[in-house]
Amino acid sequence: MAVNQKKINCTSCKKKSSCFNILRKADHKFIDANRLEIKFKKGEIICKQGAFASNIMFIYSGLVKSYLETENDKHVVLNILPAEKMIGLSALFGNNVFLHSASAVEDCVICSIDIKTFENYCNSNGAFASEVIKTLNSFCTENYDRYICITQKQMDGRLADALLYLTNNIYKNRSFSMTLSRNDLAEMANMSPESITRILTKFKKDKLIKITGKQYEIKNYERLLKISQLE
Amino acid sequence: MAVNQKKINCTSCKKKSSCFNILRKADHKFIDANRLEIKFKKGEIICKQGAFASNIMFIYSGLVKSYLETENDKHVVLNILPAEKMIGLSALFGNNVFLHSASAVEDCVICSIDIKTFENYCNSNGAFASEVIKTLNSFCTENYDRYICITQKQMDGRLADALLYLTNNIYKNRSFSMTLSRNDLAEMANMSPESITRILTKFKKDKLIKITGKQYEIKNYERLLKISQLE
DNA sequence: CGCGAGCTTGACGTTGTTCAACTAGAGTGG
DNA sequence: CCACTCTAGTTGAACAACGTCAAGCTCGCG
Repeated sequence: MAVNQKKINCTSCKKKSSCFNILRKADHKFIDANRLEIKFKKGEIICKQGAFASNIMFIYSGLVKSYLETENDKHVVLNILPAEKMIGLSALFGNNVFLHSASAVEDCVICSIDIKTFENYCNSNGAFASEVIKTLNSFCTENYDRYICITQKQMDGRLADALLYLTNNIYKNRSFSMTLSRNDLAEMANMSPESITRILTKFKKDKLIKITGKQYEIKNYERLLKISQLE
Repeated sequence: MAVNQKKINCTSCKKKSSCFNILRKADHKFIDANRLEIKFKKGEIICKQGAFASNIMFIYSGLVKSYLETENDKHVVLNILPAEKMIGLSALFGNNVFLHSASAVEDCVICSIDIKTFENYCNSNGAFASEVIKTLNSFCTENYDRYICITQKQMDGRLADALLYLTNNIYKNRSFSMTLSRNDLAEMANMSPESITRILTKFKKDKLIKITGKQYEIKNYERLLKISQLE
């Protein structure tokens, strides 16, 4: 699973998270030295809720599902994370335990940074820490949106929401190749996989979307948006 | 509503939030000068979702309901906050807009600190900012718990959860005078007020709790805990 | 003493889950 | 290259969970 040989370089990397942009060249070199580059195959677990959080991770490429594990072994998706997002910030300055799990939805390359190095930068560099706060709060905004979605909307609206989220934030195209399974979608919209099928079928009938195998196309964005707002 | 005359003093205040403990006396004096002390009566709105967030607030005394407002004018309770908790940290370094509303469940005294002063401290003092990160992440843990509660448990479990939360974290006693209405409880457990009544009645019949007017008593903590875990 | 907000209760309809049977497609070994 | 298996997806029927509505009640307050 792990690939020791690094192919990326912090100093020249264009995908840096906002907090890293404010660091100096010397810091980038230091981080580069305290960094691991790991490949994960589709389905593999990247971090495990409850495990000791020894590092903070940055998605260099690929798609990640961040989720909570429940008593009855179900998954509650917190977020689908594309490249350039960070994983594990919520473990900072706690008891250094991951609050959630994350797994690779597509093959991924992950940069893993020692959590103590990260915490040291926060402690010694207020501007760096402020960027971390900013990032945490942007997660918070997304969480609140999902909160409202799940508590207030019913199935049609929740699935419409999920499809729009994927279109706008993940695949960034109204036509895309779906890499999430029915089950992933179900965990995302908080319903059973059977219900996902039923509603997708209805959406197809109503010409809102077109599905050919894994290929999805949003045919009527506006109505989908209305459904997500009203139901 | 506002009381200009300050009765509290930052330097001697024993209720400081963890991030303030690491500041020096000079900083406490500075904050004391950039601080307002405001009284809110039960029911009054302390901060309004979407409004310009010009300050961060600290609950000196009283009980606060932090909640999201939805399109259809319903409230989703994020948290019930007791004294010594902060309100509005999620507005830091964003577009300085409150991500949620908060209202007084009981009469409150609130210390209000200029958000720019607060952000300046974060930027210039990594240790201060790190404490803020720690606080944000402890909110995150609570949010995740509520997330699981609301998505996975059904009504009995959700109400049991709410009652245990109030017992352990708010009133800190198995016997307490309930200051939340049926409606508040309903928003907290994400169900209708009618359902709250029905389940409370069932809990009373089953001798799990005793209710005399506003006075609540947890009679069978262990079983309530089991219900919160299993259902 | 009467009014009104908050609470209680029952009947009913809707939403969404569960279970079971079935289908399609991808991967595997002979 | 074909049969076999295994997983993911689909579909329908039955049922449980929960909200809504309407009517009645209670208690604090003017």
